[in-house]
Amino acid sequence: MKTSAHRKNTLPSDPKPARLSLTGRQLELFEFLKQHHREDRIPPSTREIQEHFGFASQTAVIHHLRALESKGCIERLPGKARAVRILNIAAGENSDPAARPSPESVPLLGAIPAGLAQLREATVQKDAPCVVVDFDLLGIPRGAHTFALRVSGDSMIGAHILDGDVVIMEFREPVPGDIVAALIDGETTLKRFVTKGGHPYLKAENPAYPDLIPAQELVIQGVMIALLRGRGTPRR
Amino acid sequence: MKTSAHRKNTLPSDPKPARLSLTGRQLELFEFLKQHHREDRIPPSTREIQEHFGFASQTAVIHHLRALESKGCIERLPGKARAVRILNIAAGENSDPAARPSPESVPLLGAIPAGLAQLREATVQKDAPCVVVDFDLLGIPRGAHTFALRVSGDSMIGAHILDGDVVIMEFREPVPGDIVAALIDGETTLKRFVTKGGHPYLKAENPAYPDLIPAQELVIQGVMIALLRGRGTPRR
DNA sequence: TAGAACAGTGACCATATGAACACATAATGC
DNA sequence: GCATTATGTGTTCATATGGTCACTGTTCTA
Repeated sequence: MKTSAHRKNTLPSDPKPARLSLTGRQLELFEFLKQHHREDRIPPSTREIQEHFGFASQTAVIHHLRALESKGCIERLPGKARAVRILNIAAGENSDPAARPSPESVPLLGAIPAGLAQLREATVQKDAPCVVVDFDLLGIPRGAHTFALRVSGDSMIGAHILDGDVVIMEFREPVPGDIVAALIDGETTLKRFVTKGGHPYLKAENPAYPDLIPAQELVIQGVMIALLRGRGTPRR
Repeated sequence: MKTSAHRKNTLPSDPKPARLSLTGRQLELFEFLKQHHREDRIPPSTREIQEHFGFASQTAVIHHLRALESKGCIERLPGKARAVRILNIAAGENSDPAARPSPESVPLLGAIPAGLAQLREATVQKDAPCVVVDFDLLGIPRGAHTFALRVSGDSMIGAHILDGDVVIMEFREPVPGDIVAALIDGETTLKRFVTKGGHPYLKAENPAYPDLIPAQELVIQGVMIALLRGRGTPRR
């Protein structure tokens, strides 16, 4: 079967979609699926989803389902009827899309202590749970590639980042002053990225913790762009 | 179409089956269906059920499904794929809290400086712009009545609440230690609620600002339960 | 012992359903 | 302004799937 240049997002193992977070339409579709699940209903077929959203074409649904699958929100069984299974239950519960300013879904990769825990971009997995974040409210650019981390420890309290907070990170290179997730000795740590004499190092924002001057090249996994704080630290 | 004497259980409105309790085979099938449901799997098709039980014929499954339906254990949609829905689910069978819906939309009422800006519960309007917040992630109870405020000023920096942050408030009475939005002299201010000698007052968490001891009864508009921090302060 | 109920088999058919492919327009970001 | 991504439409097709019908064997009960 000839593969045209337009052929995209057909399988999860395909190249990653251009953006990791869900678009508005994808989120609507995902919420529709979750509502079915919540109400213990049979998973909808592609034509039932088409009817719900008023699409003239059933293929639009296939396109969106593939996108959701490639972003790790759902799991599908190819060629099987109604074979959509929700993987991420955390995101997008509000049934009224009109009430929402542009929310986006970002994958939550688990909590990391400021100073501990394994993290690699490669570990962004299909079944990672997501949190919903209002990109417009927090000034996050729509195309940003983001992930979430939960802070453990108080090494960054001087930067008003508390134990239990969730930080939203963007995959990009830092500029001095940024709060970054960095990989040191096989572990991820959250610190402020600073330079001295042209050499970068990681500054704790708590006098009780030492600065980290890497022996090897510093690997920056992401730059903090937002923070969420609630009460308690519910685990997913 | 000739209806044989053997014809039974074809529709729920047919005469009731000879026995109301499930036979052994029916019970096995019902447990199979329930296990799929418990494990959040896609409902099985008649042929998948056939394969599981090793039937040579797919019609055996149809027969059993009709029996289960006539005995009130399941609900089916005629002619639809995988359209089996469990009716008898013991309370709490799906005990995974992650299956609960999570983000809610809360009205954003505009930014208030810590110490300035007008706010009344009566002004909470249906068309007020909203932000989307992941309630589960932030540990916010589902029934909470909430609103959002944007902080302006640094009077609460000692509590790690920064200028430009968005705080999520809940309409309820405070306990000492809570961060509250209070109405003083016709204006709303964000402060910590403390008491001394049984008398409440509002404590700034920045030595540069005075504590506020109300001359009249203190009006508490809400208690802070979460915080969102992004970069910049985009306005809606 | 005979009839009813239960539990299947096998052949066949209609349609629900997922998916490929070509194409078009709008939105986004550099 | 252009390339890329997003979001579709429309046509077509293969197969997954539910269901009918005729039939058979076993078990249970009056």
